[in-house]
Amino acid sequence: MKSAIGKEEKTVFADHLRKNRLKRSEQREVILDTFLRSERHLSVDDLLQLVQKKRPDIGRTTVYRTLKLLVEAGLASQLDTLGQARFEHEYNRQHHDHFICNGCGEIIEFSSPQIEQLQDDIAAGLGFVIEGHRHQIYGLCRRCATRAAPADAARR
Amino acid sequence: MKSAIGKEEKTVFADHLRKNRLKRSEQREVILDTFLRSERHLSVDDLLQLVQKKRPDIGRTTVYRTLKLLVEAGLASQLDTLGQARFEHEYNRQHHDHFICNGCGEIIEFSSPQIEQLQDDIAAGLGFVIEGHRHQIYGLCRRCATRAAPADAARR
DNA sequence: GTTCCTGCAAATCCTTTGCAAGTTC
DNA sequence: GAACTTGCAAAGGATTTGCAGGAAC
Repeated sequence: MKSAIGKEEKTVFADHLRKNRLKRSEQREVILDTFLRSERHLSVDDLLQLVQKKRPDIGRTTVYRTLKLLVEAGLASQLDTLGQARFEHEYNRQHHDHFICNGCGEIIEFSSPQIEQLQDDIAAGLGFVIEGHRHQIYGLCRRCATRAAPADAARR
Repeated sequence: MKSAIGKEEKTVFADHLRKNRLKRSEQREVILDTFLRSERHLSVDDLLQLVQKKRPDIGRTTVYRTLKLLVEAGLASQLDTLGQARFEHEYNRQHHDHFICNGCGEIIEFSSPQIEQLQDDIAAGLGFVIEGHRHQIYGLCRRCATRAAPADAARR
């Protein structure tokens, strides 16, 4: 069970290292494994904490550097929310955007081909060549919205 | 001419100060005037530089603090791009989002009621109460795209 | 053995805050 | 004169970098 997680991703990572003449290390393996097992959207500190449960001697710097490698390898993608970066799984995932709850911090994914299409159309009209985008919708998730006073939810 | 710019906005600002028992100051007036005269989307440093052309003794801290006031007064809105904040006119402007050129840094506004509608629909389906959003599309503006090698523009 | 990694501490960048001196009401 | 502002310097938080020692190839 333990080592069966993310077999394919681990191969991708090994390939990435080989291609760039980089070296494997105990630390990188622990970090990748932890990343793959986790729920999504971890901050660097979230990941650091999880990693340190297994290997308390792994430092924050190494987590930063390894995450950069994961992004380069196409295994992770970086999500710039307010304040700090978060990372989610990228391998074999389709594009999506995010709702972010101001109450509890929960991040909900969504995707809308129609919105993407509209974006593309507008870009085409401007002669703008899209390289990427960031579409984040902030507010209150269902739970936090119902918890808040109804009056609060109504004003905006 | 000089003092005729942004008369209405200046009234709004004065009202905001009064309402909150704050005081007017030479600095605040210069900063507001400079902000109103400028093209949009200035970073704090952009604005600081412009301000210091008139009053070299005005400090960065005051620009930060005054911008915060302008946002509270509904005169400016903050745009969090990668790295640093930018500010644009907000008074009497309708909602819009941004294309941001990775080549020259130009920021192009766009708005799409259809995209907004789709967002609202998706949010409603999730029971998510929208408080705000950030929708930024990165890439190359027409000029930068044509300047870049055609091969570059074609891939991706 | 050479090249790459690691972790610490220090540096960086943007932004905020504490405080003493100066302004506004 | 009480309350608010200002600018400096220092603090803050997130991220990056220099470097000496350690590991991988």
